[in-house]
Amino acid sequence: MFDFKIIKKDKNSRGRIGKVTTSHGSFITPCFIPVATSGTIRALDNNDISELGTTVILSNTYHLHLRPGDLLIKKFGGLHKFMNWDGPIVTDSGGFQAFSLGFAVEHGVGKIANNYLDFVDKKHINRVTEEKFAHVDDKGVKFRDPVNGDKVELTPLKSMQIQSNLGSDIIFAFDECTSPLSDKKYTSIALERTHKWALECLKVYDKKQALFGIVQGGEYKELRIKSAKFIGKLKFDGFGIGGSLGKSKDDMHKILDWTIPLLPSGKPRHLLGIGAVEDLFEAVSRGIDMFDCVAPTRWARRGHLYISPAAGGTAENKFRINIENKKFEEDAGPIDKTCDCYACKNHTRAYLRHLFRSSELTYFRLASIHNLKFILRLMDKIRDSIEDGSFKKLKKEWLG
RNA sequence: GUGGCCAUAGUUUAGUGGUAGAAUACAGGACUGUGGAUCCUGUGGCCCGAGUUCGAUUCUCGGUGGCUACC
Repeated sequence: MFDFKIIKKDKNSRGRIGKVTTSHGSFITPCFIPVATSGTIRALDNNDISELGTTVILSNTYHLHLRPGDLLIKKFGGLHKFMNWDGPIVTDSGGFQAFSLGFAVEHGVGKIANNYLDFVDKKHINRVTEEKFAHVDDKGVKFRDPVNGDKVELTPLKSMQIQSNLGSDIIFAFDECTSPLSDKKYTSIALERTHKWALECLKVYDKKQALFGIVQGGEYKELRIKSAKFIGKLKFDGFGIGGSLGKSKDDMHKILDWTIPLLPSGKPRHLLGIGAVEDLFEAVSRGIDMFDCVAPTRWARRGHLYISPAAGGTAENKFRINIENKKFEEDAGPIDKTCDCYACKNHTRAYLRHLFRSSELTYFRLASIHNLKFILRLMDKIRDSIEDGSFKKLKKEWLG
């Protein structure tokens, strides 16, 4: 089963509060969905996850298909039982890996080209790579397992089958994610392919699951509008906005402004792979209901820990500190004095810096707990502020 | 005690008769549908003394320190 109800709309923006209900429970939107690629939020166990107040998680079709195999997971009664998580699960389709393991690896670029450009131009754009990790054609994507070199092929049908075997509550259509460096011509070809695949997915998906379509089109207005109109009129349960989000945050905001008004207002919208603090505010105000992002957990592992404005966080320093910095060597305070997470209640910045520099496993858990709690608490605040009409004020407090 | 080998960045090491690269460590930075991966920038060095030479980190001798072999 699947249901989405809008509970309240913000007066000053397209932001809204909603409730998503699945057969494994419900969650309130806008919400942040922690990424549990291989059936676990890295470094955390289910106990940690529950204590953080996580309501829904996202796992990955491509990775689980490779290891341990979706058929094995099916034998265990699906991913919920395999990992012993009883709440809602979203799975990505594997389409993104055509980009993240293909073009992105070859050219060293991310979803938003941004600061990469100088670096890309000089070092990577002309680099000849003999080993392609992913190759796309009209049928699907051929991958090379980066670990053991095995060839793997994903198609719309296969992605739907794998996600059915996993038994997730919300699944995504198989799509092709293009690069910020792709030109309009190629992005257009990829777009047609994504649209064709969307129709195939709708035909063959497991109707016990909720299927979300994905809007593509890169940074090109004409293509984004075309895609939003096409995907938006299909019988999907919700919609993802994916792909290259341009060369700057401004580009990303424009893309949201072009596409969201063209999607059915009564269905949830998921902004794929985005989750920096300022992005959450900007996207919610433009009508996004769901986010998933590796940023909180990956950045935690890299030493970047979130701090609020009260602790010195700003858009300029990305609301974070780098715990590796020498200036925290003797810092006896918590990561963020306003945070009530386990790490902040029990440990100092100096201790966490020590654990990080010593590559201690405990660091990864404490840091991941902090960053996830921080983001989940921020989403709580955002929802509360829409509820009581103070979202605009909250956004100004944080972004200035 | 005697012989042999060696001495270059905090550490492990390339290399050169015209004052030197790397790895790692250190100081920072990047990272948005997960590799604890990766990438970028910066700081930092020729054991001491004498000799040969226009010029020595390099060649010679001595000192000091280390490794090793033999009695």
